[in-house]
Amino acid sequence: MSNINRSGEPLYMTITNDLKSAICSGEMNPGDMLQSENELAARYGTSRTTVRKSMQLLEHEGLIYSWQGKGYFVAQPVHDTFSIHFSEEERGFDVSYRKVNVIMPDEEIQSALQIGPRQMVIEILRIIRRRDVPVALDVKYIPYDKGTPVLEKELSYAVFPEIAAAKTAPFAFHTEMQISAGLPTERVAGVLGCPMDAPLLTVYRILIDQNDRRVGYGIKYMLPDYGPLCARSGYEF
Amino acid sequence: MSNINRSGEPLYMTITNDLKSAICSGEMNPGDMLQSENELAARYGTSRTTVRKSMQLLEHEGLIYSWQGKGYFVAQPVHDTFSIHFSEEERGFDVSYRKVNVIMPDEEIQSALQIGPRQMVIEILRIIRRRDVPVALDVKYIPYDKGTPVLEKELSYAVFPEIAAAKTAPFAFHTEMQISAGLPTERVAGVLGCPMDAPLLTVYRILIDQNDRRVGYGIKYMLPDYGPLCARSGYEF
DNA sequence: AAGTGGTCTAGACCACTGA
DNA sequence: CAGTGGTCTAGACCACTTG
Repeated sequence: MSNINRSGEPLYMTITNDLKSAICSGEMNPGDMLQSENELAARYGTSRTTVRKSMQLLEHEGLIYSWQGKGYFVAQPVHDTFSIHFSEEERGFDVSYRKVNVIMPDEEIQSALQIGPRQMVIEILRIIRRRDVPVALDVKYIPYDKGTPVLEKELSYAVFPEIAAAKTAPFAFHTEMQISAGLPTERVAGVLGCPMDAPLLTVYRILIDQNDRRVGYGIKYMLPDYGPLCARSGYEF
Repeated sequence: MSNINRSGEPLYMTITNDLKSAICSGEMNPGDMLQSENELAARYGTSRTTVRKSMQLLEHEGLIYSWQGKGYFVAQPVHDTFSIHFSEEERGFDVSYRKVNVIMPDEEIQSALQIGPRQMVIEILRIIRRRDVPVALDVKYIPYDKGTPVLEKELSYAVFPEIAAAKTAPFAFHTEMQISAGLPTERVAGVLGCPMDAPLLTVYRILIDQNDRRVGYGIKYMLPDYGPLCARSGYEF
């Protein structure tokens, strides 16, 4: 017996899509109970295992949930969780490194990186331009360990995930982000060449490793010309 | 034979966690090939099916990927996709409805909802306060169909997902969001009682149904006192 | 007790890869 | 060709829910 049916997809995919259609079309609504695994297996002339594969997929997508001893139910949709892409790549922009300094951290940086005032920090400034006009400023701070020299690698990898990768396992990190609106400091206004009352979209990021150590802190100041951040929620069809 | 081992978890979970540890600890790195399903089945004294269940989990989490005919490989971590919660609930704030109007849409609203100038629109204003001080303003626009009367339901459900739910299937929608920084209009400054040069974090949202129809448009203006938006990326442990 | 989902087995055949 | 992952079967026993 072939595993691929006439529609060119495996049977478990057919079952998945049939159920997905029923849910997305409104034929079934949140809280409704689905057919049992045995009923579906009989309906599609297949084994329980194959039906379960479909159910696992739907459950992982958040369309249904299971309740042992009772059955599967249509889930409540989540419409308040958004995905946002915040790439370092800056496609369509020109990026230049302004400076790389070793500095004493101010209080904001000490607090973000959870370090003392005497722990030195590497500061990396990037200016993002469109048609030679600065539209954003990106500043990153990395604790500077005296023992380990500042590697070229680290500076060329002035992108947090890759700095991280150079030091330890790349899956052992997560990033926390805060987005707010603010006014530029004098220094930022100077670099960006904008007035002091220009509203800036500002993104703060802290890179945290598996042991809850702060290994990087970044701030990105964006002028309106940089464009908005885009996000979306919901389900794919 | 019991399905739960001494550690109180099913075998497939043990396998999953063992592999996850190897990846997150840096013992294995992106691009490395994992043991084959048959090798793992032998190593854990179990069947290929159980091993596959573990692999599916890890693949779904984005830690590994499979290549038919070759094997499983540790994936490149994604550190530029963030999850952001943007709830309507406004926990910790006081919310009051200021007005509900039926209006003629201006050009911005026409463009967002993809409607003509003569299609009427319902406008709903919410003011969000902390300790009696306005910290955010939320405006929503919904196309007003002459045929269907404005239901009380719709006004009390002045939350997009639920308006949607009242009309059709709740899984048939997605939301697109833009986040930017800007200055208030006179009207917004008036309602929020803020100066004209206060930087506002502004979130625009469009609710889109399965047929690509725009069914709602919302704008939320947030003063610095409202607090930042928070997001995170990375893997759970 | 009957029905549900959760875990697991020991096979089968297929499509794909690389030597 | 042998080895890999992809699909699928026809069972088994378990834990849980409901009547």
